[in-house]
Amino acid sequence: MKLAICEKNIAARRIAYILSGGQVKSSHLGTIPVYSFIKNNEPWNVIGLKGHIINLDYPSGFNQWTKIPPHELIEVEPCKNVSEKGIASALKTLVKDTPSLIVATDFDREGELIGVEVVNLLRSYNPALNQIKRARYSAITPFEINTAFDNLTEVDYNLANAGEARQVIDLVWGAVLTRFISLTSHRLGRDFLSIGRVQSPTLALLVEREKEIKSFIPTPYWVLLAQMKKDKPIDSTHEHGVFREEPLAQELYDKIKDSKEALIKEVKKIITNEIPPAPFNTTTFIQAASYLGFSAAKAMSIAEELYMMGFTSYPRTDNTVYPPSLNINSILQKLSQAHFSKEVKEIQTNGRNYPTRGKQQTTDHPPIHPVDAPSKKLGADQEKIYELICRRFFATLAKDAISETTDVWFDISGEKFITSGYRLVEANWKHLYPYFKEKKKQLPELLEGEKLEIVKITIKKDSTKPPQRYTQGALIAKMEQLSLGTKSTRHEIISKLYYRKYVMGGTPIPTSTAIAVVDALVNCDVVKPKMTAELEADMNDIAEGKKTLEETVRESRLMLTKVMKELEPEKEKIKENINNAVKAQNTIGPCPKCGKSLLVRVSKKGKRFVGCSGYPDCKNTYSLPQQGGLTMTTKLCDACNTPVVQVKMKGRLAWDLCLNSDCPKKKKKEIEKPPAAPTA
DNA sequence: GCAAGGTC
Repeated sequence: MKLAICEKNIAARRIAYILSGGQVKSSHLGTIPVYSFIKNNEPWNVIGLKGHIINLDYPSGFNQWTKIPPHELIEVEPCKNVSEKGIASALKTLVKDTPSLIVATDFDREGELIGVEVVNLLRSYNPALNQIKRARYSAITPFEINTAFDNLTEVDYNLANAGEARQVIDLVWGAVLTRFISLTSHRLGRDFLSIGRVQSPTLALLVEREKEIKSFIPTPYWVLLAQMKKDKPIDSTHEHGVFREEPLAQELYDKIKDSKEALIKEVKKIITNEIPPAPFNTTTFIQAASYLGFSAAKAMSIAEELYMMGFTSYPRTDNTVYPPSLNINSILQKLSQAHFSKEVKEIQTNGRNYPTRGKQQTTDHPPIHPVDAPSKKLGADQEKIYELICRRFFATLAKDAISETTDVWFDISGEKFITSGYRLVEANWKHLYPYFKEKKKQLPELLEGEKLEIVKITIKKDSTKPPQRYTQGALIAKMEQLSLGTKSTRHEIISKLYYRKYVMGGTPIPTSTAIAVVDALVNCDVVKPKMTAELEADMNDIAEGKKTLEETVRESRLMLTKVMKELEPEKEKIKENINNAVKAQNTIGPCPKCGKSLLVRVSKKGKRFVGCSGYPDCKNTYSLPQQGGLTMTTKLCDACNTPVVQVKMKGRLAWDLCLNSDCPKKKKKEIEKPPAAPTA
C-alpha cells in the first residue's frame, strides 16, 4: 500500500491519472476526494491537501491584547494547529495501514514545509510509518510525473526548517508590533493597525514615493521646436534638447525665427530585430493584465478560475522558461480548434525555432500558458484574460519583429535640429500580441540634401514632473525585485493594504494614517526590505545545513527585543502622531455653524456620519452614504458653501457629494427631472 | 482581532 500527498486536489487528480495510465477510481473520505488505483500489483491512494493544513499561532491564552504587554509575546512558543480538520481525518484513515508515504507537494521551499508538516502529523497517527520518499517535478506532464515517481528522493528537512524559521519569525514580529502599534494608538477591534515583514516595507515604498511627489518642486525648462512639412507635419527638436535658462533658448530662437527652409543634412536608418517577450510568470502576467485595466487581485482571481476550468496552467509561478517536457505542439493543435486557427497557422508555418525564455528559471511550475480551448462560453473578463494568455503564448513562439529607426538631422540657418521616426517592417509577434503602446511616429520618406518648408518655430516652456505613483502592476514588479512576498501573496498584500485603509484609490495612494505608521517605525527593520533580504540569507544557510532553525529564530527574537526597547520611550510621540493623522484623514472642513472641524464619526449602531468636533456644544451633523469609499476634500459646495466629500462606489467613477441634504443644487435637479413614479 | 505562506 502506498500513499501519495499532493499540494492541492487538482494536482492529486492529474497525477493519479498519469500514474495509473487512466485507470483511476475517485472516491471521498468525508468531503475529501481520494484517488485510488493499482500499479505493479500494489494499491495506491493519492490525496490533495489545501496548501498548509497546519497553522502556526499563539496559544489561546495569549489572545487578549489588552491584558498582555506585546513584548511578552516575544518569548512565547507558538503552537501548531490543524487548520484543515477534514483532510487531517482523511489522512488518518488512509495512513492506518500504509507504511509507505510519498510527498509529492510542489517543488519549492513552501512545498517541502507543507510536506514535512504532514509527515510529522502522520507519524503521530501511525508510528509504523517508516518509508518516506519525495517526488520532485516541475510540471504535471506524463514524462515529468513518471520520471519523478520512478526516481524518488529524500525529503529535505533542512529546506523545510528554513520555511519554518520564516513562519515563526513572521508571526512573532507581526503579532508583537501589530499589537504594540494598535495598543499605543488605541486603535483596537476593527480598526487595528497591522505591521508585517512584507506589508510594511511595501507600504513604505508607497509612502516614500508619496513624500517625493508632495515635496517635489518643478523646475522650468525650455525646448526649441521646429515643425517642417512634407505631406504631413514633421516635428523636430534643437540638438541642445532641454534649456535650463530661457535667454539661451531665446537667443537661438531670435537667430533662426525667420528661416523659411530646413536642409536635410543626414538621414540615418537602422534596422532592429525586436525579440518577443518571455513567457508569463505571475508578475509579468499581472503587469500585462494591469495594463488592460485589471487590478492585481482581479487578474489573479480570473486566472485562478481559468486554471480550475482546465483552460490555462497554474497561475502562481516564478518561472519564465518553458520546461522541455511541455508539449507545445499539442497545445497549438488544441487552440487551432478554438478561434485562434489563424494565429496557430502563422506560428506553425512561420514561427521561431526556439521559444523565448526569461531570466528566471525555477522548479515550481511552468510559465503561465494556455492548456486547452474553452469548452464553454467564458465571461467577458475571463475571455479577455484567456486571450491575453493565449496571445502571450503565441508571441513567445513567433518570429522577431523587424523595425526601422530613422534619425534625421536638419540644418536651419546653421542650427542642428533632430527628429527620429519608427517604422515596423515586419510585425510578426507584434501582430499576434497587440498589447502595447506604439507611441513612436512614422516619418515620410526623407532624402539627404532635400529642403523642406518650415511651418513654425517655437519655444516651448515646460517644467520637470514629479515621479509617478506606483500602479498596482509596477508595485508588484518592485516587490518582486526586492523579494518582498511571493508569487502567491503579492497581490493579497496589496489587497490587505486597502482593507486596512492604509491606501486608497485605483492606483494606491497612502493615507495619512499609513504615513504616520511608517514614520513611527522608520528606524525599525520591519519597514525595510533589508529584513527580508537577511531572512532569505538565513534561510539559505538553514537549507544548506550551515545554521539551525533554533539559532536563527533566537537571533531574530533578540533583535526584536532590542527594537521593542527602542520603541518603548517613543510611545507618547507615536500615539500623538498617529492620532493626529487619523484625525486629519477623517477631517472634512470647518463646520458652517460654529467654525470648528467636521469629522467622520461612527454612531453606536455602527453607521458612519459627519459630526462637529465641537460636540456637545455644536450638535451639527450630516448623514453619509453607508456604502462606498470616502475621500475627504477641502472643497466647499459652490451653491451652499457646505463641505464636500468624494464618494467612490464599486464599479463607478468617484463623484463629489455636498453634505447638505437641502442643498439648492440637489433641489434644482429634482425640479428638472420628470416627476418620479410613486413608490409603494 | 495579530504575519506570511500555501490553497478555494
